[in-house]
Amino acid sequence: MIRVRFAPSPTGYLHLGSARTALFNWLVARGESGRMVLRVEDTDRRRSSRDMEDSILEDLRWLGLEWDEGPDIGGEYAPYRQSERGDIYREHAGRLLEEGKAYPCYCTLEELEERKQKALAEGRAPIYDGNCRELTAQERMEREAEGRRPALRFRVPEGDIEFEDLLHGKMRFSSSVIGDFLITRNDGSAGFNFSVVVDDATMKISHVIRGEDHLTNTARHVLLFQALGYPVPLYLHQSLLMGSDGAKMSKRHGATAVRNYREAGYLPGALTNYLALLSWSPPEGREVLGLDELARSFDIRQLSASPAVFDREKLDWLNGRHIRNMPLDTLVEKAAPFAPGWSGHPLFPLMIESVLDNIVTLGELPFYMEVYGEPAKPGEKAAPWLRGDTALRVLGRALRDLSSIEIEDLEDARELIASLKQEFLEKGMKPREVLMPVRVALTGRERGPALPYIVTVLGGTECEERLRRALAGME
RNA sequence: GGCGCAUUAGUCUAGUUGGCCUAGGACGCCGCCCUCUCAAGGCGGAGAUCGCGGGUUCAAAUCCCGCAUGCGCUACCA
Repeated sequence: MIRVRFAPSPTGYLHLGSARTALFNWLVARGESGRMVLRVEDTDRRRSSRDMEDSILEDLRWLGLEWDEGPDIGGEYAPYRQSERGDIYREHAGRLLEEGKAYPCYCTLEELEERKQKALAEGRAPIYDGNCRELTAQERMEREAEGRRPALRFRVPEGDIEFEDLLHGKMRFSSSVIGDFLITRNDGSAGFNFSVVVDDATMKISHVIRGEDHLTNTARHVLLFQALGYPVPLYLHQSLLMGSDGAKMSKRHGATAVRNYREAGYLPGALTNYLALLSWSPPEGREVLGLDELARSFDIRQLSASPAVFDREKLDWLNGRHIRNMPLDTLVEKAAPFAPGWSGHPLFPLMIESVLDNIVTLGELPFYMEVYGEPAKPGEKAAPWLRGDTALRVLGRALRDLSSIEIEDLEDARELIASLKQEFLEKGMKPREVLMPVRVALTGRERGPALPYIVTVLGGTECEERLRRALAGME
């Protein structure tokens, strides 16, 4: 049984890079009928908050990445919040301490920092120097008497650490480059490296899929699994998400949170589609894929190991494709919150349909909806269409046509426009010469949705009114 | 400094066992078509001496060695 996990820290909004990790885990669980565990890594009490946890869960759900076990729904291996697993960590730490695989360290932060700087200055590796490694019981008591509270360090055994990475192959690290790392802080709480291993072990995680920034940490983790007597899971370290400058994507690259894209009107399916396309390419070459299609053809072993640069323009293209692939009524539903002033309009669905090919994100909706509001005062480019004999005749004719028929739906409007065009075309006029004056007279702009949409949404009466006004302005 | 990972066009990638690669696809860019406009869509084009230097081989993007560059880790952050 494949068990994967996504383990975010609730210290900020869900990051795009984390979302990609969550996606890969989800895809593996989905594709192999495995289970996905959501674990909240909130051991850093100062930086973690329940609000952030909520927002991360919400964004994950929005993306469509559901989990089978987690802090909100529980599960066989609960609790799923590290802050609630203190007893489990203490028990495991106690075991290592008893077996001599860990030892108390009384060094203060300042002492540690000082010796680290010294090591650096002397060209030595800035790893823990083993100061408290061989303290006698007597020495320990002395330090306790000074009021020092010990942290716990793992006694790193000599030799090489080997493990298999599903993407990078065989990995080997010499333990000499790893200092005795901390497993428990001096306040008794578990450190990252320790809590991760204890959780992955006790939650029976089979595949650890995470970012490459953890690759060197994994050596520590393997050591811990072995010391604790647990089977080592399979690992896959995916490449990092980069900003356009090639550095790991971070705040200074602008919008990096899933939330930013959600609020800008990107579709969750487009975002997951794009994230999957970074470091993976579909076998059939079809790139526009929904989440379920992704799950079907995705193969974690085909991931690319090189870092991927986030490209907003391709995301935009995909978002447009997803918008246009979506059934209109679904799109209308999703669009409503982005165009609050318009969504109540009885012809709102028609309005959406009319700008379907223009919008890249739902957030652009208000901008494109403007044509349906008050007519603009024709600008420099638009105004000339309202001058001259041709325009006068076209608009006059359009007004007459309009008053003689009732515009009830898009079809009526199409016929109206078609016959108007037909009539003047026969007199040797160019299509734009006949329709641009109408467009400008109705909206004041030279750009916008196809004329029949404008006529339908505005309605016959309003159109007549606007044509009259334009005509009046020409005399 | 040490250790690790990566390296195909501006970007994402295909290329798994060396010859079907005169390096394929996608975004972006340019052009044409369609079209009342903007788009969308269709068609076409430019863009990569496969990071560099050696080797192995009849033959290398693909194998070997070295170098360079980028990124990551080296916290009582995760």
